[in-house]
Amino acid sequence: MTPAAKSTASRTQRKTTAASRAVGAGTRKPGVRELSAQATRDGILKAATQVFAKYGFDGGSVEKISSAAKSVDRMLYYYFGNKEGLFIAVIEDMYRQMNEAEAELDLDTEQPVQALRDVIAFVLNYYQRHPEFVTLLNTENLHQGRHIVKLDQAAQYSSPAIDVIRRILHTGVQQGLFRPDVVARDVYLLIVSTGYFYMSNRFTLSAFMGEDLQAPQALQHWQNFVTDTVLRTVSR
Amino acid sequence: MTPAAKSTASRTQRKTTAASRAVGAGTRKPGVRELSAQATRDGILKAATQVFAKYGFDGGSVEKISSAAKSVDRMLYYYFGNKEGLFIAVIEDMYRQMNEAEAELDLDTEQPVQALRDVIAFVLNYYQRHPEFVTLLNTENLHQGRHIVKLDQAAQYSSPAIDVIRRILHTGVQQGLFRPDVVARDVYLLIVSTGYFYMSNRFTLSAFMGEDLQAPQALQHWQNFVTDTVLRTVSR
Amino acid sequence: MTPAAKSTASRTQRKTTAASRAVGAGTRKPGVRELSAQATRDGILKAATQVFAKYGFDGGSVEKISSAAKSVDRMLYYYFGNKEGLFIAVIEDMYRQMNEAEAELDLDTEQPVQALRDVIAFVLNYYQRHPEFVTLLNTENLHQGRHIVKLDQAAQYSSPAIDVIRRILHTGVQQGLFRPDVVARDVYLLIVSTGYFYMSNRFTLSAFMGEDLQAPQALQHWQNFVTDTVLRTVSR
Amino acid sequence: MTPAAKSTASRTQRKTTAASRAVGAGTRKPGVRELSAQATRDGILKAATQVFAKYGFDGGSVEKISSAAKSVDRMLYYYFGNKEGLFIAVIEDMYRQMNEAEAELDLDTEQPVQALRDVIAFVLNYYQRHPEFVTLLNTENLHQGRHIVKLDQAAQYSSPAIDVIRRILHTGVQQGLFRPDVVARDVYLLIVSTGYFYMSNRFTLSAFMGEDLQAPQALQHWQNFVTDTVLRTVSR
DNA sequence: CATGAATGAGCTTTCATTCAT
DNA sequence: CATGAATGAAAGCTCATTCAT
Repeated sequence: MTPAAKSTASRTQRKTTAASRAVGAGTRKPGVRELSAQATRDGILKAATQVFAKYGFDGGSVEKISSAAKSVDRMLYYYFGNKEGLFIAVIEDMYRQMNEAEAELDLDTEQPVQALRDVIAFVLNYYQRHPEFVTLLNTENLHQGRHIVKLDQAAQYSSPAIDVIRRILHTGVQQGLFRPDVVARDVYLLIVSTGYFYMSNRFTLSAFMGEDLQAPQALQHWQNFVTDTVLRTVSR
Repeated sequence: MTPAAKSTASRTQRKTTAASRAVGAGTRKPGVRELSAQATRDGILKAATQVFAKYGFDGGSVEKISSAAKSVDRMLYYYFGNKEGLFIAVIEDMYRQMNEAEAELDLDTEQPVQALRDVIAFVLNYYQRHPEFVTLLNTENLHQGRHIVKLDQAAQYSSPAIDVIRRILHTGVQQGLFRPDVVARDVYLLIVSTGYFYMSNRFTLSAFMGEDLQAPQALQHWQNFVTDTVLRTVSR
Repeated sequence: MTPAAKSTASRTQRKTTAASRAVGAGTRKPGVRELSAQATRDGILKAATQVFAKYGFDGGSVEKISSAAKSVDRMLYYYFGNKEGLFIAVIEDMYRQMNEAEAELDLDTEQPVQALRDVIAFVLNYYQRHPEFVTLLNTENLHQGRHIVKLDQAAQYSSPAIDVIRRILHTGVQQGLFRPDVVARDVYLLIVSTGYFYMSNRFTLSAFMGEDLQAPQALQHWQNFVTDTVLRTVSR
Repeated sequence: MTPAAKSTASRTQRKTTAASRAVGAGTRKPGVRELSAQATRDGILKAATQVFAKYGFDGGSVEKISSAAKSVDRMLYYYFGNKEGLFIAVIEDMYRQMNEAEAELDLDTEQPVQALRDVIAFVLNYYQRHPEFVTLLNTENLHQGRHIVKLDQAAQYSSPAIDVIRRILHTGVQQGLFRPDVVARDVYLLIVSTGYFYMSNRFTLSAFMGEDLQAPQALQHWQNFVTDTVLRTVSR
């Protein structure tokens, strides 16, 4: 018997989430065995994140992952049921991490212009610092979001940034700075688009533009342009 | 001798492009066998485009392609050398097709505002109608642009749209409509970002936003917003 | 120390039988833990019987058995040493059950014809009601009786039916009803053959005969024919 | 592309039978390549028959088969699609062989008693000389006839023996030797039961009876008893 | 020009079993 | 007494590719 629900079952009806499994047995003090077990699981998850990000789902072989985790293939199945279950855990973990990072954003919504600048800087920088986020999402979209829908509480991973932007826009309108007819979701998508695409397509763009779009000044230039554009589109 | 050079070298330094090979023996009148051979080659290329777009490079097996083309594995090697050569041919063909489509864009640069609207509409619609373009580019970027650099005249596939936008902006500035300090490349990237991301990430976005972003009115709303944003950012 | 001897030797020369182990510590009153332990063991044995009967020895995986028993793999090794030890216990249990059933047969050997009818009915019905008996025996014969010879007192499981038939035939001869030159063992094999084969090969027979041999009237017809045949062969 | 229809397709809709594939391209003279290919296929089929008969379907691994055939795993899939397809081909071949053997039976139906003796001798001897037939059928019945129903023309493999027996009984009735109310199918099942069971269960029977049932005189004794029994049950 | 046959390495997954507390 | 963690080997199968005519 394994921590992962039986593989067939795990695909159809997942009773325990990867997250809940990781948490352990509540308040009870964990023994050394459980701690090392947790380390094993975490190591596989971390290795899988890197391997899937680098090679995609199909290209990221189980062997690549287990050896990167300094473990063996068998343990992957012990903890995650199968390759797909591992990928789902990776996606879930990826969203959790980004949500945590967003939660740490300390914004002063009373200063809507500056707050918007901060949000843009955060999003663009997050993608730059987390290229694996971009490739994992591309992989998931290649598979038509097949794994995301299996997340237990998919909705909980919906970006809170959109709510933040909504509040910023609201304050800006009240202060007479912003137009009242701008939808927060559009602004969110605009910001995310520019940050995501710039990172996602950096290789093909570089090949055709003959510039290094990842050079610090190029990145700064792009961020300035995006900030300017966003502010123009929300301002009166 | 086969159409595809057989040496190992053919994989690293490709002397003849897939395109040039496809053209055949110049002015000589082709016989019926060559015509059917051309049809076989085209069928494989078309099938490969669909299969690679749907499954990525690793997920798109040779067998999937040859059976989709109603051909056999062996023919793929006969015409394209190996799987990578076929993928390169697909990428090349994909760029060629988009360039052809762009070339058909009939713009009146004397009307810069309308011309810009037309460019935006073209780009957004092109991605919507060619989802395979998006997934193939994502796949190529996952592989860090490894195949694109093997295209013989990569630069020739650089989007002409950027030049078009440059002319539009220039005219707009002369007419006193646009700001003089906007870089065409930034505007191009802005437009492409919004069109590409919206299509590329449609599955994960839908999962978390609970909306159908591909519904006609949603698409129109997005296009309006993007158009508005672009015009605001270039206008005085 | 575990109930199943842990040494490697336990697999080759088994000193204690599964049955003796199950009995426990003789007359001592068992505690609640031992009762539940007994329940666990019985549950595994029952599950194993079903799984081995359905999938054979090789097809019946440890995991299938433990999950069918709502237990875990480890318990199987705890109580039965290994998979082979469990299979041996299943075979032993199967024979014990059939012997118990035979023992309940209440025959009037003074009425040899009727007694023979009863024996035939019993055998044919037993196989019909215990298809697992048939598939387990087939599995054991596939393995060339490898496990049966490890039963401690294999001979004790020899069918008592053959002795019963011997007595019936003897009485019948004395009453002038039966031929004196019929061997009980032959009659026994004849009855068993017809009952066993009809059940064992029901799937392939049905596929080729286009009849449902398991329909009640078909079963009755077969029993009548067998009874008639046996009586004709033993009668003067 | 392979001779075996694509594996998925082969399981659902089998267009070409294993037999038809083996026949080759009709009247055209086969080249040396095709001859050796046929040899490869036949070798695998023969090895598979032995391995499946000895170890069952689950116990008969692909590696055991390919090495017994002095081939490699891959060729098994090339010719038979998958393990199940190979097993089906084995079953089909097994039936074909038995039907061929039955066809060679030269009976004089004008001598119904002797003809019946000959049929019994044939059936009992066939099982004795072909123990693989017995274990393969047991394996197929363990799997509930799952493979047999996939045979293209399953009905064609229905034993012709039953028709032979029908004719014999008919002649016997006309000659006033046999009872008119005996069903050929019952006689067929009776004969087959006794031959099959005696072979199939030889290991468990020997273990409990303490006799060698496979000794020549034991076999002859059994054949005599069966013959006597059958004749008694059909005679007036 | 075209194609059936063949191949070795790799894939994901499951196997029965033991370790360590 | 009981169990979660771990494991090496082997399973069935698919991979991209080359051979040989």
